[in-house]
Amino acid sequence: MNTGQKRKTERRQKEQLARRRAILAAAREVFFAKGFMDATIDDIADRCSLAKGTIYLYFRSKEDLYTSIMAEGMERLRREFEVLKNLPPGEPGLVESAFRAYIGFYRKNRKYFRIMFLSSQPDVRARTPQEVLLRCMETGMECMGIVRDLVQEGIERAYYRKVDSWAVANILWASINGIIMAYENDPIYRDEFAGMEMEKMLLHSLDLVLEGLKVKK
Amino acid sequence: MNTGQKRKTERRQKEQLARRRAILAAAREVFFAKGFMDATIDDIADRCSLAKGTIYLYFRSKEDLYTSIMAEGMERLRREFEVLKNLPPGEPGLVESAFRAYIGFYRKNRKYFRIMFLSSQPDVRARTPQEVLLRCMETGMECMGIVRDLVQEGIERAYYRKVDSWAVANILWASINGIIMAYENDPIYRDEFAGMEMEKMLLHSLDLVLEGLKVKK
DNA sequence: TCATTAAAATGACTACGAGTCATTAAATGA
DNA sequence: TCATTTAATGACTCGTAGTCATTTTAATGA
Repeated sequence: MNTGQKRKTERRQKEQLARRRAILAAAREVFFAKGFMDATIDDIADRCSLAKGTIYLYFRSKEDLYTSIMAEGMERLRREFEVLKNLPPGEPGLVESAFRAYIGFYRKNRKYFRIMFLSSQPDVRARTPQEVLLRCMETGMECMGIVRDLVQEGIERAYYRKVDSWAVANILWASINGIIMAYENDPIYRDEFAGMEMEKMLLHSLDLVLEGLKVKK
Repeated sequence: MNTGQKRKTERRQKEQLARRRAILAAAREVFFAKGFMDATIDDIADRCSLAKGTIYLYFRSKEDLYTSIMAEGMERLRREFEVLKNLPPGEPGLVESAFRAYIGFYRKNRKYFRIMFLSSQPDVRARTPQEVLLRCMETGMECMGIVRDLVQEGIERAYYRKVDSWAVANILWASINGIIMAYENDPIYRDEFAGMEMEKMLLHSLDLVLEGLKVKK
């Protein structure tokens, strides 16, 4: 009768998972409030009422924690992108929908973006366990796949030119990130520098890409 | 006769400037080799045979040093962009020239890009003197101005649609950075992920933008 | 109920690096 | 030569990431 034993083990695992989540929640709050460099492990430990050593039973390094928050962000994005899979058939603005979904995600999850940009820096990656990085990459790839499918559909319906849909998905992704990064860098002076606010710039960019995709009349 | 005095003072200033440059050279080597987080001020001090304290007579923080290297990179970029001001009149591929100039700059100055991306992170910026950040921004603005002028010229010659040339310059810049950032993040797996190497992706992006800019036939 | 053992949590401790500042050395000038 | 200003030094402080011997808690079973 190891059923009893097994059940105990399961409970343990659940407790561990709950602990892990509590730590992540604390880390999220601290990193959101202070950024990576100014946050300390003690801050995070205090926030979830654990000792510093305990944190290291659940995560390998400060970077592991940080990148795990990024992974969380990617997961949220994927969930947000799920709706794109079930667009009403015949829907015309395929790429536009994806673009706007990403903007919408940004609006609701601003704080994750700083983390995404910093945690993809080689310095941070070098101290992050492979598995976490892999998880992020895979989630990102799924999101990108959804966008690629939309582009492909647009091509098949002859809305768009015959372009490399995977490349276009990557370019869309990179362009938006590039713009967001530029604005996030210096939110105070950037409007003045660029002469318009971010959303408007993003929509300009959308317009440019759509024009580039459209079949010529 | 304070001519003597003055000359002495001038010599002093020159020596200080030389010292400053020596420190910057050492910092560049160390940061290029180790990245921001793994580099230490002692590394840099050793490299230019000075004591740690001396570094702090010339720079306010590790971040000041780091961002000063970024400023150096921006300066190089601007010099690279100067040629764009004197394109042969009647030259058709205006935006293409700018795009390729930026790619060329990237090829020759890969190492500066990591620094640019990290030193524009809020964490780093917060510890960098305003003046250095301002210098970077101004240099960037000059570069962007050159691109805007090219776009504007293209519009006036009716190569391109009537778009907001400043916005397009910003979008071009952001898109290329976004792509480079994506690849720099994980140069090993990225080719596999994206299915093509960076240069090809950049050229795809150029194609897309040019199509988006062209006047419809 | 209590002893035994295994697992989890703890926080004092180590190692290390950024930044400081009292001290020393060099340059200048009378 | 000596006085004074300026530059350079490196031992020091302080803060934090990560460790590990010790303690606490929980599970097991007699």
